[in-house]
Amino acid sequence: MSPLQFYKCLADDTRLKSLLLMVSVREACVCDLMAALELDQPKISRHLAELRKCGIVMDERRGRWVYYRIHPDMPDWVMSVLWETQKANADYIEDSLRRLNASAQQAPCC
Amino acid sequence: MSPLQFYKCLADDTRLKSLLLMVSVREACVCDLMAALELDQPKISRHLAELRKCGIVMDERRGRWVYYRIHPDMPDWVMSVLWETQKANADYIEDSLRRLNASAQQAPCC
DNA sequence: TTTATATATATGAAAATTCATATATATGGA
DNA sequence: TCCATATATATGAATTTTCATATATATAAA
Repeated sequence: MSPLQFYKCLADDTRLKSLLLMVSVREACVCDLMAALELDQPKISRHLAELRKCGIVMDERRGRWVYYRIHPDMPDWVMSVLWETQKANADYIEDSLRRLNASAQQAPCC
Repeated sequence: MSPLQFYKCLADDTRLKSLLLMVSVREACVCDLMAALELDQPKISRHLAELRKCGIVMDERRGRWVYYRIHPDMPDWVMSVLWETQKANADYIEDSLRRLNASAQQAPCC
């Protein structure tokens, strides 16, 4: 994971918020992220695919839903950067996080 | 300093290397950065101007040279991210840093 | 001490490139 | 077949690069 590739991934609102949300809640499925970020499905999916190709996130299908989380193999400095960013910028994802939690509560998923 | 704006600044090879070099050596003038990164003058100048507009760096003219450094008013999380990145990715700027030091040693400047 | 020239840096404008979005379509599991 | 997700393609928008030129300081000759 080169620092340049990593920061290119963070340099987009959708990807950055998705990552910080995953840092906050550990994992999220595509439909919850759609609700959280109020974006259409292909847009979310495309950005998650990019993060996946870079190795920053991993996905796991459970039934018809696909869950994404920060890839556990990320080096310490990457985890540290994500964590620091999330801690210091709670307001940046505040609204999204609220919607994410609301969406995730609804059984069975979306 | 919004996290998105910050990471957009880091998402370019020239800007990221320039910033990590400043973290490493505290300050550098434009001509030393040209030598370090082996890039032409307008290119360096443009990217430094962008960093300056965002408030990440400050400049100081001394005679005919203009020195750039990380702006001291940056919040802790920004400093922390820059520092962690530089510590964990020494190889990414290794060659540039060598050329920067070589250039900076030449009196009076370039 | 003016005038000319050199050096360092900045910026305007056009071209080139990269990136994001929208729309349509495909896939894979229940 | 329906639902959730993924991907392909075209298009528009933003970013980067390049070239030319401008500005600001320094130096040195007249």
